[in-house]
Amino acid sequence: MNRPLHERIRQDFETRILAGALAPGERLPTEQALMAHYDCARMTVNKALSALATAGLVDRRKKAGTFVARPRVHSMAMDIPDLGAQVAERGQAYRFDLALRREMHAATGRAQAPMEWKVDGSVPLLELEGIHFADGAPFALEHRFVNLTAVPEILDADFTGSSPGTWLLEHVPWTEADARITATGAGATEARLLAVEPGAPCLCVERKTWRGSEPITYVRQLFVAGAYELTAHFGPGARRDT
Amino acid sequence: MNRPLHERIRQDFETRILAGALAPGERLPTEQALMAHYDCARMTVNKALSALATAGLVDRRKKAGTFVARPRVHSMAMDIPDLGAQVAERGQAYRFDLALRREMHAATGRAQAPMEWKVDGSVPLLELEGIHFADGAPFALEHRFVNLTAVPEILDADFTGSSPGTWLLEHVPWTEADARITATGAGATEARLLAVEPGAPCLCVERKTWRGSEPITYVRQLFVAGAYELTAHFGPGARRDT
DNA sequence: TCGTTTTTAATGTATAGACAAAATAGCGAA
DNA sequence: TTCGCTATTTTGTCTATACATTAAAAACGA
Repeated sequence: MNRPLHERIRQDFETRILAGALAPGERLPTEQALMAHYDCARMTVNKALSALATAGLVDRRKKAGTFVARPRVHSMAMDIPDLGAQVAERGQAYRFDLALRREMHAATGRAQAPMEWKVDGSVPLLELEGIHFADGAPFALEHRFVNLTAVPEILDADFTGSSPGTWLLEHVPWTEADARITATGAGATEARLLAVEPGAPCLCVERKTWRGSEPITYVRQLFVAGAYELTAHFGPGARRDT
Repeated sequence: MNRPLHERIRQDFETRILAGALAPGERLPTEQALMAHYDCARMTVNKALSALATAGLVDRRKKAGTFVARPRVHSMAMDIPDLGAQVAERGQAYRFDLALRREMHAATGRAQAPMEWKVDGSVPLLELEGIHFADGAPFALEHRFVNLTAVPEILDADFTGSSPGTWLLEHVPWTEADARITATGAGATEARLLAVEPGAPCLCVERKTWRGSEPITYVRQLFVAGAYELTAHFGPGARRDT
């Protein structure tokens, strides 16, 4: 009972909501009623209910009151860990082989189309292509474009062995990102590089990132089926506080 | 300037942190300093900084102060929307065909193994299998187990036309979930049901959900490559509040 | 010098009150 | 009836203050 009071109030209702004792749409007591019930100040009750509101468990409307929120959007936190670190964690040897490194402009080549990236044609880009190896066996293909206006220092980086993703993760924080996950069959060239049959199923992850409104990088990663999986988790572990 | 003050303070620092003006590990001013700077009460500053703390942007330690948090895990919010709603949104006709409906126990059949689900063998389960159609063409296969102890009402539900996922989303809020996303080739039976070649690449989404510590459901969805994609987004748009 | 105790600076929690804002409810007039 | 105004309820924000808690830093003693 030595936990903070606002925390106790919050948890009281969280428990009841999650257990279904309070149905979605149901109204919960007013702050006045609760401050009488818990014998505390309104600010304390307010803090508890506000926390529930920002957590999305309840909706609060002036004059109307506080209501249990409808089941929220089905969204989960997905981890996209650093490939090198993940391979190393499994006790395998990691290597990245750079296959292509080219400075270019967005207007040049076929960069604009596959990216669907809103960069001006005059923006200087660094195009990188390479293969990720685990214990000597290729397991992923990576094709990346980096905005040199935003990240000029990447020209001095060395990618023989470590991947551009690792470098970017450590040097350029992003504030916004879009990802697209699909399954696809390996093309002829891709199959050869990954040492699989053409048409073999692959997991394709495409990701665009921005810092503010400035595009940073676009990457398309192709994983051999079975060699990689994405995991996502949603739950209390993802939003513990205090 | 008519936005609440605590919100303005919060955003001031959020902006500077995300822009990199405040480096990870860097200490930000004390509440005393900030209440002088913004000419307001300490509670107001406290509210702003506490919000940043629960959002994971800063760490707060007593006596030591408030510090910019180290770059957090590379995790993004992934939307796993309701299939029916999503198909309908694209202007296509949605249909779900139930192919199998069986009450069973966890110990029976091959339920335990594929689920890797920690349910006691005596737990009554409802096994469901069906196909999702868009404009008459099959695009996903679904195999699901539902814990009847947790959700007995599902026995009265009717799944001719609408999917179990939709029903569950509306009737049983979950509090915890794990997901696994892989690419795989279609098996013989699966290929026949989905009207594709055996071995054709498919996106496989497996998901387990709990309410509290009680298992609710396990589902494995197999999507024809190209017919479906998962998208994820991370950015300011994903966590707007107030 | 090293380990222990005390101080102190910072956040954490809570109070009581005030005013603002918004949305519902009710009432009155066209 | 319907439109529009007003009153009221409920949450939103903010203040000023108090005391608790914690951990770093300083003081102290062997």
